[in-house]
Amino acid sequence: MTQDIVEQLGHLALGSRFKRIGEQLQAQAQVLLDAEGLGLPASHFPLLAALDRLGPLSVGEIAEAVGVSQPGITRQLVRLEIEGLVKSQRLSGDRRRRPIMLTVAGSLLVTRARKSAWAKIETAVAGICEELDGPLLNQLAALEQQLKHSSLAARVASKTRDRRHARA
Amino acid sequence: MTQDIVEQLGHLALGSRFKRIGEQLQAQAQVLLDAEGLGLPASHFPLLAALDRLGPLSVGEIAEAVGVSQPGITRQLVRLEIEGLVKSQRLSGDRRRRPIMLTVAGSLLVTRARKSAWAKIETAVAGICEELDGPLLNQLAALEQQLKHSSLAARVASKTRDRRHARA
DNA sequence: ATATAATACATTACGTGTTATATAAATAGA
DNA sequence: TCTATTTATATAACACGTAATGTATTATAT
Repeated sequence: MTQDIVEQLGHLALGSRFKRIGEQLQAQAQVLLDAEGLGLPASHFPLLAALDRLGPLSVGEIAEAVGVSQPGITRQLVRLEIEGLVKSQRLSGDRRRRPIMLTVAGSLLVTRARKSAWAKIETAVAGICEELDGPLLNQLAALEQQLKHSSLAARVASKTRDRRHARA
Repeated sequence: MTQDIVEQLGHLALGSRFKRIGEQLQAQAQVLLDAEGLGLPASHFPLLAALDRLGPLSVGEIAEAVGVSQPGITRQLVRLEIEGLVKSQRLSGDRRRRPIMLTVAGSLLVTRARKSAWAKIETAVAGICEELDGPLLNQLAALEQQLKHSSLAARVASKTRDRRHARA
């Protein structure tokens, strides 16, 4: 097996490595979201969570809250509006601003997600992180290894089995 | 200031957060690479480092070593070949494989990068990580804060000043 | 009042990742 | 040997981030 250069490069390629880990995590979270029938990319949920927690926000405020560029948010909003999960009215004082709010469907989706997939993802990821301790690079190595060894979905599944056994 | 939802979501949005941190790190590393006149995106350097360390590799081997999909590597190779940093010959036994190797220019670039920008990036990032300890999320929070507070470039600059002072 | 600057958002163009699939070469089985 | 499968790479289509720029709208200064 060829070696993992990005890992070997250590601090030098830390950016590549973070992106790589992030993509893995998101991809595995996506599996859980899809399984729950939440028909959205994982990347869009922070936006929904922001509106859910903070109430109506302008485009720029969302961008700041989510830590994504404003064009990125605008694009996410196009999709979320098409799916009827958010709406906007441009009628307040400053007509440049476009306040966004969750629709009823959007609120319901957030509630549903929170009870189902979000809880599972949260638990699975927390489970991975639980054991991590010490220097960052070691933690990342352990994290990657765990992700490779058993996916978030697998963790959720085995967790479910555990619970069944416990109940039995 | 609107709050940072991704941070607040904790383990739930860890994927988004890793990607975000990775992008920041890469963007800041890019500044240092550009300053050094290395005319390449930061993301391409792991590929060059792989060839430098491991010698000629096929496309698939590079993909494995770098941890990026094979189509991603093929695209990077197109650019690197155009810039004359790598070359390939398809003449060995198995004519499906396309062994890639550094050109002389490529080797020189790696050497130059290693002595200049890479060393700086390595030092700057290691400097950030030095202080990190404890649970992962705390470390990430500290990491993000540090990145926000002073960029890699700024760290390099102040390091250089330190050295000047030390010499004086 | 009116020209100028700043702000909020949309659009464009681009980089880079992914999956799915096409193609060519090697290998295996009949 | 001829067909089927596997393997290595290329290509296509798409997701999603960015920076740069356009376009209204609002604020400021003369």
